[in-house]
Amino acid sequence: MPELPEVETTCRGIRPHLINRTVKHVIIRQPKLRWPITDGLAKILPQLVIKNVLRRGKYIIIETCTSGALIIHLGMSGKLSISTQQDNIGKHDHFDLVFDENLILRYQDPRRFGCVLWTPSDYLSHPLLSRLGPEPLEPTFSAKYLFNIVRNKKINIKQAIMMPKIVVGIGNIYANEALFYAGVLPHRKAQSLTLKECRKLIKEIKRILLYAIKRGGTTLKDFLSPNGTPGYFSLELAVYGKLNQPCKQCKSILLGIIINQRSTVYCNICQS
DNA sequence: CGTAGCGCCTGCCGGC
DNA sequence: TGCCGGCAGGCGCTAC
Repeated sequence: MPELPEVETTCRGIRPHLINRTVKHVIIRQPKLRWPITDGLAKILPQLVIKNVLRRGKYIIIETCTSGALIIHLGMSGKLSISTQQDNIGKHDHFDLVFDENLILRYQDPRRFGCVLWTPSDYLSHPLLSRLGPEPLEPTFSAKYLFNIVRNKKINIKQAIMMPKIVVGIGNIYANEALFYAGVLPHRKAQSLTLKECRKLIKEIKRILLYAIKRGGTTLKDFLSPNGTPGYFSLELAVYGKLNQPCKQCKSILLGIIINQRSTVYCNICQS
C-alpha cells in the first residue's frame, strides 16, 4: 500500500523518463477507478509535452507545458511503471500513457481505489488538492503548528495525524510507527498532548518518512518501485503488523486495538 | 461546525 | 482440495 515514501519514490522513478516527452496517445482499458477515467483524455493528451512530475501528499501530478495536469492517486494497491513493451498486459493494467519512442507509463491497480484525473487549470486549485494541509517534511509542519491545531481536538492523536487537512501523507503504517517511536499511545486524546510530545512526534514523523524515502519505500505486499526493484523497509517496521510479538525495545508483548476501523498496534510500556 | 461511519474493490489467508 | 467469510486499507462522501 503506497504511502508518502512510496509515492515519492514513484515520482522520482518516473520523472526523468517523462520530462520533455510528447504524449502520442492513451489507452484506457478499465475506466472504473474511484472516479471514472474520462475518455476525454484520449483527445486532450496527445501532442502535449510533459513539463514535470511532482507530488502533493499522496497525489502524483504530471504537469504538461500547456498548464493542464494529470492528477494520479495510487489508492491502496496502485503502481506506475515505465516500460517500452506494448504487450504482456496484466489483468489490472487499466491505463497507459504512450509517448514517443514507444515509452509507456502504465497504471496498474488491482483494487481500483486510485484515480487518474485531468485538470485543465492550476492543479493546486483542484478540489482534491485545494484543502490539503502541509507536507510533513516541510518546515511549516512544526511542533507549534501541530500543538495549536490539536489542542482543541477531541479525536485521538492517531486519527489526527492521519487527517489530510492536518497533515498529508501519513497513512496507517507510518502513523503506528511514528507514535511508537514518539512514545505516545495512539488512543490518547489529541488535545492531551503537550508541546513537548508534539515536538517528539513531529521529529519522529519526519525521521521515519525521510528514512523510508531513503530506502526506496515500503514494499509490503504489492509495491514495486518503477524500476522493478522492491524496497525492504517493511522488514524494519517496529509495530505495524507485529501484534502479539515482543516489543523491539522492551520485549513486552505488543497490543492491538481498532481505531477508526484501522488496525492499531502499540507497546503499553514504551508508549504512554 | 466537528466527528463518526460507510463503501468502493480485489487478493490473501484461515477455517471447515 | 475447494469454498467462503473476513480482513486489509485511502479517503471522499453522507449523516448526525
